[in-house]
Amino acid sequence: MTPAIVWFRRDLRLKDNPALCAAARRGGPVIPVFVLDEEGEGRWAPGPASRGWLHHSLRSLDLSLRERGSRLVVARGGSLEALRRIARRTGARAAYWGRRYEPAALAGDRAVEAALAGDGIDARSFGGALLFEPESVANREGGPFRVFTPFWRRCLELPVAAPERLGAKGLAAPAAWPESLDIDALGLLPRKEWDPGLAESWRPGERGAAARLKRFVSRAIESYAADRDRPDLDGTSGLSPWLHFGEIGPRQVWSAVRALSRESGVFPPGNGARAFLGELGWREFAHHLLFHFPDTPESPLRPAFGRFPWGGDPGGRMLGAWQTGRTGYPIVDAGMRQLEHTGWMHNRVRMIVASFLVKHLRLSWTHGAKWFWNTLVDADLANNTLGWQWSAGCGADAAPYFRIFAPVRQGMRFDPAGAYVRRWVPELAKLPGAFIHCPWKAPADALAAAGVSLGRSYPRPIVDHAAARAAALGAFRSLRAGGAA
DNA sequence: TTTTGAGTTGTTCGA
DNA sequence: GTCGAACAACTCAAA
Repeated sequence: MTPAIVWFRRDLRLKDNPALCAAARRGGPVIPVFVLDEEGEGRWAPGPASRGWLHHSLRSLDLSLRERGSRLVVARGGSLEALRRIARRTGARAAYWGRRYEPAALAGDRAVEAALAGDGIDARSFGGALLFEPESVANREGGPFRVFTPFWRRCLELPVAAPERLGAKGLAAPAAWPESLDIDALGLLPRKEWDPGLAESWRPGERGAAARLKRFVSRAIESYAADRDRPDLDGTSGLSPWLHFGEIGPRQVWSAVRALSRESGVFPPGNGARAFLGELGWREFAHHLLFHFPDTPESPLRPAFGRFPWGGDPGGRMLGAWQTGRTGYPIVDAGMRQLEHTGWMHNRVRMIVASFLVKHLRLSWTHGAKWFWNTLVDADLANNTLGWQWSAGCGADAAPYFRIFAPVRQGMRFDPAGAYVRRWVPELAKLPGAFIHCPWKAPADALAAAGVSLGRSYPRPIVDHAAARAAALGAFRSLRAGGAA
C-alpha cells in the first residue's frame, strides 16, 4: 500500500483530526508533514508572538507522533513544491489536510489540490477547524449573514459532528522517512521569552489544550457569564491560542460542554455554558465573514468608512504611547503591558484598548490590527479582523457609533479593586483604590505617599476623555448619509 | 409583500 | 443614589 501524506496546517493535533483519521483508515503508511510557507500567507505571515507559540506546538506535535511510532516531517518554502518533493521521495499517492479559510490560504489550497490531482495524487481537504463550514450557513436569500444573532440561531439548528477518533494502533511508518528540517532551523523562537510566571500556564500543544479545557469546564464555566468580563479574575477559558493552531478543535470543546448536560439533559447546561458556546459562535462568525468578505483584513466592510476623518499623529507619538502602555489611562496601559509581557490580553480589555485607539486617539483600526497581529500568541486573521472592525464600528454587526468606552468607568466596573492595574502597572500599585483608575484626580499627598510622580513615573492622560469623546462623536456623525459634517 | 422589531460587550444627562 | 431616554443606520427574520 502506498503512503499518504497528512499535511498539518491549523490542526496541530492527533485527536479529532479528520485528515489524519482518513489517512490512518486508508491502511498504508502515514507521513505527517508541516510546511512553513511564509509566502503562502500573503500579507499576513504570522508575527513574532505567534511564531514563538508555533515553535513549541510543533515540538509537541512531533513528540506525540513519536509516541505512536511516527514523526513530523518539517519543510520550509512553497507548500506545493514541498508536498510534491515529499510525494516523489516516498511514493505517496494521497495527500490529506485540514481546510483553512484565510483568503491567501484558500487560494493556496485550491492550487495545491489541482496540482496534486494533476500528478495523479488523491488530494483532499477536510473540515474540522470549524463547527460549521462557511458554505453550509446561509440566510434565506442564500447569502452570508452580517448580523451575529441570526447567524448563530441558524447554526444552532444544524447538527454538530462528534469528534473523530484515531484508532489505538500506531501510525504506520513509511519504509524510509524523507529528509526533514529540524524544528529549530525554522527560526520561529522570538528573541524575547514570555513572562516567566505565564510560561507555566502556557503549555503549547495538544496536552496543554486538553488540560486547559478540563480545568475551565470543571471550575470556571458556571460563573463564566459574569466573570468573563473581569480581567482581575481567571474567568475566561484562555483557549484562544490553542484553538487558533488547532491544538484543540471546536468540536472537542463543544463535546466537553455537552458532557456537562449528561445528567440533567438540559443543553446548554447553564448561562455560563451558553455564553461560552456563544464565544465559539463568534469564532465561527468571524470565519464566516472572512470567507465571504476576503477584503476585510485591509478594508472596512462598510464602505462609508473609507472617508472617516482619522486624526493626525505627528511622529507617531500617540500610537507609540498606546503600543507601549503609556497613555496615562491605567486600564488601557495595563492591557497593553499584559500583551507585551505575555502575548495575550483579556478580552474585555481588548475592547477597551481598541475603543481607545479608534475613538479617543482616532487612529485607524488597521494600526491596532497590525499591532495585535504581531504581539498576540493567539493572533488569528478572522478573529482579529472581526474584533477590530467591530470595535471601530465599520464591520459586521458593528458597535453603534456612540458606544465609546470610558476608560475610567470601565476600569472601575470590571477591575473594581484595581488588582489588574496594580499587577501590570506596578508604578501605580500603592495608590488607593479610589484613584487607581484615575491617578490625575488624586490629591498631591496621596500621590506622594504612593511614590507616584505624574508626568515622570507615570504619564498624565495623553488626551482628555470628554474632549476626545466629543471629537469622536463628531467624526462619526460626519459619516451619516449625505456626508454633511 | 410589506412592515416591524430586535440586534454581545456603552455613556451621559436629566429627572 | 437609580432610572429611562437619547444617541444612527442597517441587516435580518418574524409577523
